[in-house]
Amino acid sequence: MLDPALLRKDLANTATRLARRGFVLEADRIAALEEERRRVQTETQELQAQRNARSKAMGAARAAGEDIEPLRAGLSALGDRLKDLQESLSGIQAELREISLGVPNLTHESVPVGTSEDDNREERRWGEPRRFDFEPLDHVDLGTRLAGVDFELAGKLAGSRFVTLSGSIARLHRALTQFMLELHTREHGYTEMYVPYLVSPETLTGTGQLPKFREEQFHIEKQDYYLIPTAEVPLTALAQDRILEAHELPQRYVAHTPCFRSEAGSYGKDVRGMLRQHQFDKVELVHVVRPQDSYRTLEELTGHAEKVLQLLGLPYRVVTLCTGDIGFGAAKTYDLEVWLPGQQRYREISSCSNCEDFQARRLKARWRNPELGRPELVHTLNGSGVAVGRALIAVIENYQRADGSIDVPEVLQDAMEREVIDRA
RNA sequence: GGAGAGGUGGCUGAGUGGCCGAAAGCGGCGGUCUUGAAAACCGUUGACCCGCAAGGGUCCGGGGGUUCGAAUCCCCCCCUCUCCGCCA
Repeated sequence: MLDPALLRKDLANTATRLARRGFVLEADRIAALEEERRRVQTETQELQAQRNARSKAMGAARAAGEDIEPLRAGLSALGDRLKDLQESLSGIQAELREISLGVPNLTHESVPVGTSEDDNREERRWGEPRRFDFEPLDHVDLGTRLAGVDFELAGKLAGSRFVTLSGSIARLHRALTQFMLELHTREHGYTEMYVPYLVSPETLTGTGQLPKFREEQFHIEKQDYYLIPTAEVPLTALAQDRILEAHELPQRYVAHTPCFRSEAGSYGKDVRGMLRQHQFDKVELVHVVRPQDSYRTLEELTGHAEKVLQLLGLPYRVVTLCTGDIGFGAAKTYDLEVWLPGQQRYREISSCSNCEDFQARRLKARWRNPELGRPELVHTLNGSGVAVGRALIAVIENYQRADGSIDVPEVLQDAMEREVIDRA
């Protein structure tokens, strides 16, 4: 959520900035509601002050044994009027809130302006895409040959966009997860968390998935829970309704969780393989920091995700998402795109975002700034460190050999207890 | 699932209709004392909203009701704890 003051005092400018990311702000509607809100709120508060004063006087009069009936009649009428006003006020406020919850974050000035992923800005590349002296296969063919990846089997259980992994491939998936968790906790200073995979609608609203992206969530009807689309949701919400002391910041969390996405609206996109699934695992990194630290932290966080790919020896590039491609709550996002020989292109494997105070405002996540002498919103950041399923794909495709077997990246060989996977 | 107890400020915990945004203690902050520290003593210490400000308003788990007036009375919901049953 944006600072409400922006919609009150700097509406036109805010609308212009939002237009850059392709969002049309209902400025007229907001201006009208604000004006009415101010009028009704002022009157409400005046009447409340009157009621408080006169009720108090009435208490005193009664104690003094005076006749209070005339006073009572006047106050009763005032109470009725007040009730109407309060109803009207809360209606206006609810509508303003509803609008505000649907407004995306403002982007940082360093974010390139654009309309699609074609306008994203490449920042750097790491590693050379491998040259094959044979025709490389994609992970579907490789996995099927090894009998370790099965979409049909999963289809029988749950339908499309699910997969089963077995034997060495399942183990490779686990080894990747373990490797990432160890790296981030040992080398990068994160605190490992185990968190709920089901969360309340309030939590999902706090991190920005609701109300706008309800269609993309899996919802448990019976109890009004949502399956988390990413561990960003529970990890960031750890700061919900808190006022953290200065010495408690920064907080950095890592968690390995499954992620659930309905992928509504992506029909026909990435239907082959396990690039886009209803369920996938991810190791997620979340920072809660002082506002002045958030952009430095974004670079650090991105570096932590990059380290995973570097140690795995996977070529990748870093792009800054443009205003047309960036996510709802982010002010700035770096995507890490790993090279996939099966597709001969770079594909997203991590997304690292600074949400500034956008989520913090929704979550009421604050800290005690000693310089301000009052609570101030924190900044929150999140990044995949990295998507496990996609890392699995990248390893399989990049480390394939002519005979269809897979070399095990060095950093995983101990965990895998082998150097080559030649069958599941 | 059954029975009971309870949700008040950073924490513990008083408060059963107006004098309560709320006692007291702890913790925090400032000071006195001290070579320094501790102890002791004194003072101070919630969040949010509107407003340039002065000031006003809201908040005692959430929602609704009674009343001139609700932390306090009534109703619904949520959560926590204890015991029993079941169970990974």
